[in-house]
Amino acid sequence: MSEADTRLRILDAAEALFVDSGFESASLRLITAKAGVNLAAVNYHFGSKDALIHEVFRRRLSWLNDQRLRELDRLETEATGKPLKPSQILQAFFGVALKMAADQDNGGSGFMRLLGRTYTQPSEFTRRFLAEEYAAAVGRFKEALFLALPEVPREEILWRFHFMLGAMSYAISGADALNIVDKDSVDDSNTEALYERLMSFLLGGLRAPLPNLPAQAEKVTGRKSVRKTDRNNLAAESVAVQLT
Amino acid sequence: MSEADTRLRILDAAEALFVDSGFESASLRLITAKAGVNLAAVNYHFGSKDALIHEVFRRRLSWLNDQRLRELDRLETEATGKPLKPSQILQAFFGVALKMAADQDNGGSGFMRLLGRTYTQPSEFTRRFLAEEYAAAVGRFKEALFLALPEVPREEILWRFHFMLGAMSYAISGADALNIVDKDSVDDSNTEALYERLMSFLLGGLRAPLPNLPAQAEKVTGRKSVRKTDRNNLAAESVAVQLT
DNA sequence: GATCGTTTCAAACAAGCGTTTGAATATTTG
DNA sequence: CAAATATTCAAACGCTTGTTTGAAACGATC
Repeated sequence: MSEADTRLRILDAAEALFVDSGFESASLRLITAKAGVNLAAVNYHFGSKDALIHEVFRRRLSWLNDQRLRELDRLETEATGKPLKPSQILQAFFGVALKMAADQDNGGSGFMRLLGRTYTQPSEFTRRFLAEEYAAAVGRFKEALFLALPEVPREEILWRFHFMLGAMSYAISGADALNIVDKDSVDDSNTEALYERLMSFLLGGLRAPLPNLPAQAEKVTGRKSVRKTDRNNLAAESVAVQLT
Repeated sequence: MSEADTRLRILDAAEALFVDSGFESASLRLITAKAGVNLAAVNYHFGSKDALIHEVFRRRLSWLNDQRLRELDRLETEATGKPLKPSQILQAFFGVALKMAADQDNGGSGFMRLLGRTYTQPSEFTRRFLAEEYAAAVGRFKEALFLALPEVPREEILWRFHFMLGAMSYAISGADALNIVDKDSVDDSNTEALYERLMSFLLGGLRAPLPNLPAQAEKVTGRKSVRKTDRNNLAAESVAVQLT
């Protein structure tokens, strides 16, 4: 068995077991048994279990974020200088992710579920390298959203981005978590429909009227402030108008 | 030390450690050390570690869902037969949760973060009793939403409910997961502002125009079907009108 | 104040964990 | 083909895990 072969078998087995048992329950003995390789192979090829976890994420995340940025590039080139529509930006970021989740050959929904759940995990170790791996792509998308929504406070955009990540995470978790809401009357096998459903929801959330924030929550975001009494309604109006 | 005292100290210590280390990293030795009790006390008072985990959730979840249902009762009494506004339903379900997350004395944000992350965890054991603990409350809220949005397909409502749970989960995770989006330019300490932000987002998502589903995704949901060509736009319009 | 059931405690248990070792194979290189 | 390097393998390492044990300390009841 060639080196590349062993590495791949370990990565695939580890990913699959992480998805349906978690990092800690998936022992190296289980992983290597499923991969059909020797127990010591993990430490030989990856150095440690933590390094293996890291690599499981790296190989998929680099591909995912490459695709996202490629799509964003394409859209921005097409737009020839004009700011993108928010729906286009969401499509590039979340659409690509859902496409990956639907693609069995590229890790399938398993990896995306694993990813969504790892965001909120307490381990400093995993959050650290997720942040690193995401930094570049997220930065580009943040800028695109700022440009597309100049009237919306940047902090508000960041929060809504965060909320959208949560909605996507649960969307991809699918039936697993969904059976809390309803076991039977929901069909989570149709990924095309899921994409449309999630996209409508996300756009609705992103374009929602701005919240009535208590005065204390006002924060300098770099742009000129607006008279307080008018601010919310004005902003809400402008958001509703310029989107789609 | 009385029995009640030991039980409480263990529950509090376990909850705190589960929040910032996860179930598996929080060993019984760490938990009992933090609680200042003997290692064997956990198995004496709870029977096993799994039973302790279960009880950590039960005591807070029963309180949380009681509050939710109490609020829903109050609103329905006030409405005297008329269906509630979706915003009221969301306020009862998510508002109460965020209030609990802000209340340091009742477990604080820690427990809610733990709860949100446990939804998507792979362990059959945790998802099982979460579903049981939630079944009653979620059932009532589902019915309320069906009544409030008679024009929206029930399956769509269930999905959006699911998406909203994800957004709330990430909202409560707060800075922990948020630093993936942005470390500094966001203030997650103001829970009042967070409530307003999340509520706007959720309502926007819930009232979003219905998605254009591929024909195959059509599913019998018990209500009379509408002519396909008109369905989406019609429903979207009616949703936008009747909400707030 | 002795007796009884309850609760604490230190110690040990078997099992599983990630990792290391050194010899035995493959595979590549000269 | 031979030497050198890369990879596999079975076995063991030290450590941590959840759980059990039986004696000690406690608190209520008669």
